[in-house]
Amino acid sequence: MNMLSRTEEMLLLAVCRLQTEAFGINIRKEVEALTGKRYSVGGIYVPLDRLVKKGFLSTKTGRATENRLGRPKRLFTISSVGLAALRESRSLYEAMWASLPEPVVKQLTFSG
Amino acid sequence: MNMLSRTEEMLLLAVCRLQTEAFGINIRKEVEALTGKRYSVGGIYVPLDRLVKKGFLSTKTGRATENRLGRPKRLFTISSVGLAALRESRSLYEAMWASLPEPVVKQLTFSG
DNA sequence: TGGAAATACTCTATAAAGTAGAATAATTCA
DNA sequence: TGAATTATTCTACTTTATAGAGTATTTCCA
Repeated sequence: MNMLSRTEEMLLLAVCRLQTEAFGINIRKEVEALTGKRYSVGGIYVPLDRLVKKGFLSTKTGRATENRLGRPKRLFTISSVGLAALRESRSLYEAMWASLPEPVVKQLTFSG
Repeated sequence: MNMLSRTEEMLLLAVCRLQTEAFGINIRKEVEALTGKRYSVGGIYVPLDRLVKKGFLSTKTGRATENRLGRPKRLFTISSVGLAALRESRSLYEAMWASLPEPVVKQLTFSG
């Protein structure tokens, strides 16, 4: 068993969502916009690098037609292994939440 | 922002699910059955105690009408704060997975 | 009554992951 | 060349994850 942590899942999804614009600073911004979770400027690269090391993401320096100031972006893309992990994570999540006892469902559905 | 980790969410849900039978050994078994995740015998208490400390769970020694061998159980119940955290966690999760770009949805829905 | 059997928890050491922020690098343009 | 811009690297510290040995509480029966 090797389930994704929430951080990992969140970052993989952010990379998916950003498509060709998935690089550190953007990912950080996306995560904050979507979930409210903040990373320090450099902090986002620690889990991203870990995902690369585990084979869930690949990365390469973006260059080419970019004509702008500043350091090149390091772009991330999700691998097929990463996609598979996301699928499994999702189904595990469904399992966790499925078939809860009725009184609990009530308490979780309405606020009280 | 202070979102639940996956471990925390998983354990809170296990406690909900087990209702009056939520004690360490059972929780450990439930988590394994449901998600495949294994804890060592004592390992389950580390995150459980943390959840108590954070106010998501409360705990008390079970006794009373139990007529059986062995040490008393330490029963866990979820607090209203814990329930609120679960609700928020769930809605954050939905947000994370919502409105992904169409090509990504395809890749995540079917296996390939 | 004491010890074996059953049941369940506590404690602790180590590895891994999360987090912040200062420092640095790469690029363009005047 | 150096200022402005954009983005990443580095690293130290805190928190969480994880395993496993050891211990505690209870009942039952010789």
